[in-house]
Amino acid sequence: MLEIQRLRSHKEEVLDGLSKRNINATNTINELLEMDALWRENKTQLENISAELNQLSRKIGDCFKNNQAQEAQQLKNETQELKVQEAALKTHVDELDSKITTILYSLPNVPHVDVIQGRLPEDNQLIESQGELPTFSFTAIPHWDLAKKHQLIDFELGVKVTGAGFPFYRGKGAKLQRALIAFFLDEADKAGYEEFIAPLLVNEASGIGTGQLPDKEGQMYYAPEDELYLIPTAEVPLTNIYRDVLLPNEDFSIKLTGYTPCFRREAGSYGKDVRGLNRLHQFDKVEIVRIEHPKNSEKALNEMVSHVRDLLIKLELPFRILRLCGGDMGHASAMTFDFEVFSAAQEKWLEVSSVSRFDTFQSNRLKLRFKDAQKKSQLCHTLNGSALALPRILAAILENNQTPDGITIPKVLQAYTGFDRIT
RNA sequence: GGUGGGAUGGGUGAGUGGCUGAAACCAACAGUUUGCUAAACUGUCGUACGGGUAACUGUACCGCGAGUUCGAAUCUCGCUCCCACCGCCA
Repeated sequence: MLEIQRLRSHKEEVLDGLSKRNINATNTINELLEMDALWRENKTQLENISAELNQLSRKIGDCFKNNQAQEAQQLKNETQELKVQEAALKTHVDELDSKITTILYSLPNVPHVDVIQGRLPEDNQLIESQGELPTFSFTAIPHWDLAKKHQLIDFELGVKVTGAGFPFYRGKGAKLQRALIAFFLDEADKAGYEEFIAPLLVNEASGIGTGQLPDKEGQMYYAPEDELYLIPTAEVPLTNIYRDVLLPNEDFSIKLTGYTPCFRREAGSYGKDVRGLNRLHQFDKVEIVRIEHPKNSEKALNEMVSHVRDLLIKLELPFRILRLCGGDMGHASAMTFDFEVFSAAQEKWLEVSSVSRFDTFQSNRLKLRFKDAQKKSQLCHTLNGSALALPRILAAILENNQTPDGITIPKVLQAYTGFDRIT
């Protein structure tokens, strides 16, 4: 959620920024600022009346102590009219307040100055390309067929037990999955991230804190009996650790990581995009989350990008890094880098990580602040990224490392899997 | 699932209708002094929003929401959460 103070003082800048998302928010923001002015005016009036009532009440108390019942009764009568006014104003102020909040929720984050305007995935900026695209002397087999051939993943069994998008991993497939998780967590640990094992169900307040609610509840699985949501990413429980937190000084840099399954309803997806491991309702991911002083968030973002980059290099996967254009960024993001690995049999790039800075957009909702040197509270910056999401990494490893007589396990994983080939 | 107890500022905890935005103690911070991994003393010490260049000031907040009252941390109702014990159990 954008800060209303920012809209008051830097309206043009915000409008410019939003135009990179191809949004013309001029009317919305003008309307918002009008409401805000009205809100403040009414709020001041309301507070004046409250102050007057408080004074009268004190006087009435004094009268009773001095046995001046007559005077007290007179003053009581005076309060009647004021109380009616107070109630009416309060209703009005509350209404304005909730209208303002609704509009604020609907506005996306302002893209960072370095983000370019754009509409389509093709408008994203290519930052870096790494690794050679594999070539084969035979026809490369897509991962869903490899998985079946080597009994690594059983999609049909998942359909039987749960439904589409909930595969079983089995045998070496399961071990490979576990190896990837352990590898990612170990790397995050080495980079100074504290590991958490988080709840997989969260309450409504947490969903609101990170922005999944109120808009995107359709994307989350929900357990109505207990009013709990299955997490779509570890970002939700990890970031919400710091909901309603006021850090005591400026000297902080919080780095969290966690492995969790992620649950996404993915309503509306279909076709070849969802084939095999490309899009699942349940998948595994290691997430990294950072909470930083505003002056450090740029540095933190770079560190996260280079962390993810190193993971892909160690896994020997060809990848590219894109800086998303305004139109392709998520609602809450100020800047996002997408990582895509090349999947040799499908011959396409698969998104495996998204690393974003949110600046104060999330912390404003979360009420996550710190005390600065002047003892004033300021909003922290939050960032997060996948490091990494497993299914498409697995797909790329299977497809890229296939040989006529089996699949080679990347060296860095062999200590984790205990085998170097799948035959 | 059953029974009982509880929710107050960073912590412990006082407070049953006005003098309480909240005692006291601890912690923290600043200073004074004496000095050797410290003590004593003094002072400061909740958050949010509005107004003001500022000093400051107004309002709201004692789990959440509603009610009674001129006035609520305190009374009434609803809800949530926590703790203890019993039952069940990975």
